[in-house]
Formats: sequence, C-alpha cells, structure tokens
Amino acid sequence: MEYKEAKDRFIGTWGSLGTLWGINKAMAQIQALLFISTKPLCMEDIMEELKISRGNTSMNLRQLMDWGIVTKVLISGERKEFFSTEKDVQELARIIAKERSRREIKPVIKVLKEVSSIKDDGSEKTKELIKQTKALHNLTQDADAMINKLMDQKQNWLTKSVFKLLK
Amino acid sequence: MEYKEAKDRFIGTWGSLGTLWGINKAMAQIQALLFISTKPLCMEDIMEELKISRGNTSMNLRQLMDWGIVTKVLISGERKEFFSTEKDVQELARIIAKERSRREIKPVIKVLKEVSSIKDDGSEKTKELIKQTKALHNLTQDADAMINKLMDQKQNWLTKSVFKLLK
DNA sequence: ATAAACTTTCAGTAATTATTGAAAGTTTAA
DNA sequence: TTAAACTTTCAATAATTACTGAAAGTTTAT
Repeated sequence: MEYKEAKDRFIGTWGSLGTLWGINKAMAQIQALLFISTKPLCMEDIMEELKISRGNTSMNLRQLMDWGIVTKVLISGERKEFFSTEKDVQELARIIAKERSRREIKPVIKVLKEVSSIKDDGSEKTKELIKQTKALHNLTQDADAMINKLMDQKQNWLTKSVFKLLK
Repeated sequence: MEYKEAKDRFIGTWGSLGTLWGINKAMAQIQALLFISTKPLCMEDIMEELKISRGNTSMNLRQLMDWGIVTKVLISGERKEFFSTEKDVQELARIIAKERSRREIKPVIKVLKEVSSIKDDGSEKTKELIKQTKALHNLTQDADAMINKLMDQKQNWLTKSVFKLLK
C-alpha cells in the first residue's frame, strides 16, 4: 500500500467512525487530514484535498475549534488563516472524552436522576421505574466519573497498572 | 412529576441518547419501554405505547434481538409473541460494550494497523502518517481492551478499587 | 477610503436514514 | 386443508441531516 492509498483509507475510516462518536463525516475527515499533515493547512488545502465546499469547510472547522481539537495558526507573511489539530493522541482522547461527557452524558445523568426521584405511589409499575432508572443512573454516573478520571491521567503507565488489576 | 411524565421523559431521553451510541431512536425507545415494564410486552403493546408502525416495531425488535439485548418470551395460553429486555444494568452494559467493540472498534483497529504498517519510503509525510496512525492504533487498542476487561467483571466492587487507584 | 483577500452565513438542495403500510409469509387450531 | 392470528418484508414516502454556492461580512494593505 502506497502513501496516497493509506492516507485515503485513514481519512475515510476516521470519517465514518466520526458518525459513531457523534460528529459528522466532514468534521472527522478534516480532523484526520490535519492529524497526519506535516504542516498547518489553509481552507483551500482542505477543500481541495477532501473535495468539499468552502461553506462546509468553514462550518466544520468552526465546530472543531469549538470542541477544542483544532486551532488557528498564524503563519508570518501569510494573510490567510491556517489550521492544525492536537497531535498528541492522549491529549486528543482527553479532550474528546471531556466534551462528550459535558455535552451528552451529563444531561442524561440529570434526567435519570430526576426520573428516579419521583414519588413512590406504591404501585408496582412506579416501583419498577424507580428501581430501573436508579440502577441506570448509578451505572452511568460511575462510568462517566471513571472515564473522566482515567483520561485525566497524563501518562500511559496508569493504564498498565489498571490492566494488571483486571487480569 | 407523576408516573406517566417520568416514563415519557425516560423513554424520550433514552431514545435520543440511542442515536449517539449508534442505534436508532425507535430501537432505543423500545428497549427503554421494556426496561421499565413489569412484564413482557407484545407487538401491539409496543406499537400503541410508542405510536410507531407494525413494520417499524418488527424490524427494530429484530435488531434488538440481534444485539442480544431483547429476547422472545413465550407466555402459555397466548398465541402471540412477547418480548422482554435484559433487566440487569451491569449485564446490559456488558452486552452493549461487547457488541460495539465487535462491530465498530475492531474494524477500525484493523484499518489503523494496516495503514500504520505501510512501507516507509523515507519521505516526511509518510513518516508522519505512520507515526500518527501508529499512536492512534495503540491508544484505540488499549482503550478497547480495557473496556472489555472492565465490563467482564461481574461485580461492581472492582470499579471501586479502580477508582481508588485513580485518586 | 478603497479594494483585494479572505471568511462566514444561510436559504436552497441533495443525500441519507427512518418509517409506514400493505402484501407476502408463517404458524397454529380445528 | 383451511382460515384465522400473527409476523416479516420491502417499495414508497417522510423526516432528518449534510452540503453547496453565492451573497454578505470582515480584515488588511495601500
């Protein structure tokens, strides 16, 4: 497999993976492109490489910046803006986990808490609703807390010690 | 908040959460409904409760069964089929994590491995592609392995000890 | 102040994904 | 074996989501 094919395969795969962690294809592809680029890219570069429109590129870059994954880079002597992405995978994972937690998990936890806190009127169905949503609330909260803590660890050595524990 | 409102809120929230962990709204809603039901439900029950068509109900129940989250239940004296979902959240989480790993994460890991294994032609851009996809490959593989191991633990006490480690 | 170089916005359109409903298929009881 | 009770399939359609391109907006150099 040559460079070109490998690159396209990576961008394509990352793009379709994007949809599953809640961001759209173009957004994931732009990030992928920047991730393997040796230097910051401008809008023209991205449009041309991914064959997408100016508007699409602009909007998705904006979103990536909102997530905190992509930053503007000023290149002296150049008028236009350049973009680059976080290059450290550990840090990238940390940012993504944090944002997803904030945007998606936390609101769900809030609803689960509210729903599981309704007054027990004694009926079987109310008891079941309370019991099940409470269980889900605990699980979701624990999982969320754990992921956040795990991601906050700067080094990978921790992962190793968690692994050992899980033998 | 009364039972009815709480139930609707739970089903609605779970449904929209569904889209983000890769299953569609109806599928997630059916699962939510079964999850808080005190007894197995038949197709009519589900259709009526969620206001969705027979075809939709049938197809999504099928998918839920493919995932291994929902099972058919035979009720003696009844001709039609009834359905119920896994009621233990721990087990539910385990099934979902396993399936997602198998369906989505594993294929990505495979591509990352292939892409990161291309021949180094000495150029800077090839070196960068290899370096970055290799880092992503390692991270994804570690995270996947860890989640699978965590989920395999039957008890919750383990989570507590992992938490301690992460203080 | 002007105009060139560049970016953003957004209404319209295209692409994708979910849903319906009716016909075809299956099972069971008599 | 027939027909009623039930489930599945799938082509048509609806709903949602993504993308385009051109106009409006912004910045910078002169």
